[in-house]
Amino acid sequence: MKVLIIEDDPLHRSYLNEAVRAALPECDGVLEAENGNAGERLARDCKSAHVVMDLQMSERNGIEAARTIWKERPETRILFWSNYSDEAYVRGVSRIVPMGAVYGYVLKSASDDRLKLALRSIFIESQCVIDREVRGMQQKSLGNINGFTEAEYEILVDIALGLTDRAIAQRRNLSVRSVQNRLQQLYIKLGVYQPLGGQSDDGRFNLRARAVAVALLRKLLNHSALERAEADLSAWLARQPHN
Amino acid sequence: MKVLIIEDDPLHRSYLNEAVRAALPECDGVLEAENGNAGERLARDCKSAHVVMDLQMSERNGIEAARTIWKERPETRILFWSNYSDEAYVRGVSRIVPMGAVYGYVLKSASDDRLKLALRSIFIESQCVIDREVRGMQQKSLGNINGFTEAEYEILVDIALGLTDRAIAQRRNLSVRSVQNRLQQLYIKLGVYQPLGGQSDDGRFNLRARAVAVALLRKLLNHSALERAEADLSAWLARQPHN
DNA sequence: ATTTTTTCTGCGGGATCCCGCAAGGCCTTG
DNA sequence: CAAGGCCTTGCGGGATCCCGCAGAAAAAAT
Repeated sequence: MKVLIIEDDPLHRSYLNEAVRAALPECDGVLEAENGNAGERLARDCKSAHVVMDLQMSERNGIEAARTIWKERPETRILFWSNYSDEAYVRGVSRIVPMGAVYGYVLKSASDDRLKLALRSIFIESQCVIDREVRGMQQKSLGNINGFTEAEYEILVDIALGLTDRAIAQRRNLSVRSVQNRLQQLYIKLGVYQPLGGQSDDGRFNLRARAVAVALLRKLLNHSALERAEADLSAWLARQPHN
Repeated sequence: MKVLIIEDDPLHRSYLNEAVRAALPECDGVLEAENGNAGERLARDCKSAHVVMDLQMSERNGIEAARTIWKERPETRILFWSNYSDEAYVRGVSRIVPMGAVYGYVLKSASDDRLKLALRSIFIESQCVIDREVRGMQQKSLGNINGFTEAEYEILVDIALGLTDRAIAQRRNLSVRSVQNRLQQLYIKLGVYQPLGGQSDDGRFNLRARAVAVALLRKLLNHSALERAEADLSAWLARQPHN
């Protein structure tokens, strides 16, 4: 059994290395990669390795890397070890985990023991381990109590990328009016909506831009989510007849 | 001489502690704080301490903390030790450093020796030390070759917060038209402008939203910059006659 | 199968945005 | 002082956005 560590911070990398060796004495090899690209390559070479990785790395972000790793070998077990439990990350991860895959998500702020326990649970016992806090986010986002549906999230991303209503309609196969409906919906859920008569904030805000702002502030969106979305977008644009 | 370390990651904190002790044997006390708030408090208590801190902490971000520390004691020497050289951070820092203050900015990716050297330079030799890469950003942003003027940056922040033209005009004491001029300027610099006849991207983008998107992607803006801006904004809103 | 609920769609209009055009400052340069 | 820049401002108009209204279509519930 081998373990592949993908983490760009050298300190954290060596800490992880140590933790893995301590928690998994039956492990007979620890590989290290300092960014997503290198990680993918190593994962390709060394089939059958388990993976523990950071989200948010400079070269190629963790979610991208995980996606390609899982695409090539869906039964790979991955433990995500991240600083943040931003909704953007949690949603990003749960969006790409293959059916029935074993994975984990623990925060860097967790204790030593917790990390080691997670390592054993996932790699030995085949059991998913998700930190309480992260779990919380998942509930909130999937069960839609105060959370966002897929449709709403999608349109949020679209306006965050700067698309017009028309472009969104085209991309999502909707009428322009439907797009606007979803936007209204989104504005309401984000608490940005201006109830007609209510002149509390006399048109100070551009709803579209404001929605993006609060989404960012609430960490519903973050840089890496935007990067992924931008990549998808330009792929779609390329595929589009040049109008 | 005492040194105050403000850093939320325990690993990095202890690494820093060690580095400080090694680089500054004449130092007779190292304090630690794990977020901005605690850091400010300690700095208040222990006058005359030098500070080395991370930007980007959960509780209260580094720039905020540095600002209040410097406000209370402008001659404090601060070494910023950060993962990123985002323009948003660099600009944020250089915006708050007091006249003639001694400070430094080194990346976490720098070598051991570089860090120790920086510690000695700043705290002993009273000399500013700024990493090459960070320097690069400074040049690019201050000298306006491919960089943004204060006015442009300001308006970028304003639209990122979701303000309308009118609100911006009000806030910055300009006419609406001037605001729009600056916006045009911004769109051009961000490479988002649509040259009239050019129907390459047939109105796919909402310029205002798109500008924010590319600013984020280019790390001209980031979460903490937005947070600061949002705080300023709501302060301003409170101060505003309720129209 | 029928009712209920949700979503999609077109229409219309007011507000906002985007921006060319042109006139008036200020500030530098010759 | 005049000439040329740069920034500001008003005007005007076309494009876009925001959204109430109401009927059609689809999905969910009964």
